[in-house]
Amino acid sequence: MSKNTAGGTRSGIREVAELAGVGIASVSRVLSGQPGSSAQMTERVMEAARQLGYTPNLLAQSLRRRSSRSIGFVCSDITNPLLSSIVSGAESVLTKAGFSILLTNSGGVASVDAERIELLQQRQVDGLILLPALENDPATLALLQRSETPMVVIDRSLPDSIDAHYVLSDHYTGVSQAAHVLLSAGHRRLGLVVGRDVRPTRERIRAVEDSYRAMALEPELHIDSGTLCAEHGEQAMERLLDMTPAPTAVILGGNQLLEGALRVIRRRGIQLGRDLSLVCCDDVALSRLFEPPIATVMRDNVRLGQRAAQLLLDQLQTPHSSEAELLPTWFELRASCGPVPE
Amino acid sequence: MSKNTAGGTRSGIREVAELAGVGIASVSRVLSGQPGSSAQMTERVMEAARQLGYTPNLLAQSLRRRSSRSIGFVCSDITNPLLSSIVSGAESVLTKAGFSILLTNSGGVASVDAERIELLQQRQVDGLILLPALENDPATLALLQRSETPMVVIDRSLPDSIDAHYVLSDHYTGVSQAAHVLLSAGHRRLGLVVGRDVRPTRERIRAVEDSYRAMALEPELHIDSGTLCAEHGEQAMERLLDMTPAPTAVILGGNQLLEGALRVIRRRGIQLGRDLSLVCCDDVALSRLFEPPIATVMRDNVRLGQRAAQLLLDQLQTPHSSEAELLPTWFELRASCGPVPE
DNA sequence: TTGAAAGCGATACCAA
DNA sequence: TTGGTATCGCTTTCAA
Repeated sequence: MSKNTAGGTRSGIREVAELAGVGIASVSRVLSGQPGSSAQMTERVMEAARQLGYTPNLLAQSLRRRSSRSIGFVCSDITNPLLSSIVSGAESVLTKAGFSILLTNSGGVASVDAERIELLQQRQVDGLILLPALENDPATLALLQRSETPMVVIDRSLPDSIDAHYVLSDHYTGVSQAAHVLLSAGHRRLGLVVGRDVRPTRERIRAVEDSYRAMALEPELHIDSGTLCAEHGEQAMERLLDMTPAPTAVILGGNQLLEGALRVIRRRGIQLGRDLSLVCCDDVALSRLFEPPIATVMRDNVRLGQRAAQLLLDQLQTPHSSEAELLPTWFELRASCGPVPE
Repeated sequence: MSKNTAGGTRSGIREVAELAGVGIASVSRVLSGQPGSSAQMTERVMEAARQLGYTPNLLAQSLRRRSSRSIGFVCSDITNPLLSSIVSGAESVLTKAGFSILLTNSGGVASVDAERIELLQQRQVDGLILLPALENDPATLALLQRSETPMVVIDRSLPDSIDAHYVLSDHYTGVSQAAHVLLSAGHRRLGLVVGRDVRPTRERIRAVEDSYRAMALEPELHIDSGTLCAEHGEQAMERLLDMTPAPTAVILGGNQLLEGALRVIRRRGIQLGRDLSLVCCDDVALSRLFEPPIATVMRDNVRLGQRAAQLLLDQLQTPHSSEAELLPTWFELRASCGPVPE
């Protein structure tokens, strides 16, 4: 309806210059806050810009400056509260620094990761924050290798040939604490449900295995790997509980597994903390209010995103060689863990 | 490390033209898939582009085409699973159509909404999907009024003077169903916890009040309004339970309230479904596995985002005047609702 | 201090 | 069918 009433076509820098009766370059200088303009010039330009309701075209600005002040964020599924917290942390830091976020979901499909990264690069993002589905997808690796876009990779470890910075969670410590508590309580047969072969998965497995060794015990560990969704949690839990003898304690290596696992537990009338001990990695809403509360390997997801963003900003300002930052995880013991049954 | 080894500076369309020994315009034509190029020309250009590893600069393309094929998404907090589902739904539709998403969190601060919208417009987004914190923030309304960017507003209703499309949830129906169940079970004193004065809040209040009327009952409704976070849920629940007489059933008008409300319920040793009936609007992970399961007013959040994106795409293709789409909500009765105590 | 002019990397008109 | 050229809106020398 109200199409071209007031300003008509969105006014550009030329109109401002004309109205102010000055050169186009001066307008640019004043409006982008560069020094070297008389007070009078500043005044005139500001006034003209205000009158016209002028706002700069950042596309043109970016093209000319060769910097878009935007960064691309590639993750598998923003619906996962873990990821949305990370995005949120990154967004706050980046926005504060004047950057915008281009968000993309890959759906956990490695080939889509590569497509999205390429698209973002075509959009000339100044940097990338990546949480790739896999660590060894050929297409993605090839792309990243010849890429010159600064990037920070979260919770993955890519080949040295790729020039990336890393923000990693110290999954090893948190899971070690959990395993130690379980083994100390007398549990010997443990179940561990994990995702694909990426760093967190490997660290969690290593943590549990080392925990057996640290107590001079022979590992009786059953690893069930899949894709870290509720369905996998459900199926894995059924497989584990159907074993004879079945594990007396299970560690879920991912928040999304919990819902599925709890469905099985509910269905079978299992009482957590008595019939079975359960630990979940990464917090889930309400898991602390559950009866019994679910013991959890915690970490600060928002911080993870903030640090990733900050590392990227640092890298943009003063490029330096690859480095990795390790962020803590810790085990919160809750009543879903108990003694060995019988 | 591996800086300018292979291609050196990212090659542009000129290099491709030169290598192929053709004009720059022809390259553009071939690469953007326009008709009117001989098979031979197509061949030569494609080959040259491949050899150089050429990828187009979408910034330049957007500037010239006056269309960035990107859309801005403004919401309060991506950390809220409701919002992340909406974003996810929108992202999938938009990505499929070749659009990118610029995501921004306003933190629920109305003045920030306006700033973010302006920034996105400067970035020349082709459209906006908005979930503003308030419906009457002067700065935001003024901005939207003079804006010519097509937009879809989710779950808010803005003044007619603003040319927007809407995707709305039919909160009225779901909450009516819930209220009807509670009143039919004999509950008379109801508590309703709501957020700020926006459409969903008004619809929920109206639904409960109408439900009393429909059964020819005198409303004994206690409304506690705040900001839809866990803390508000906690405080509101304490206020409601401290009343004499206290409500025998409470409806929480937002998912984030549940955690806080449950903390109070746990702390006071209240047994849901027996001492108190509880309904939550919008699903929360695990709430169905809770003991007792939490009765919930459901809706399809992903669909909400998908429809918003689709409406925006429709509008971009063939502009038409403001319209609104209403998406269903429905009540799922679960054991957190029971008879009136005593 | 100011402004004219040359790009940034693409598209699109128009003449050949 | 092809290619030269003006242009998108801005930044940035460079000379005045």
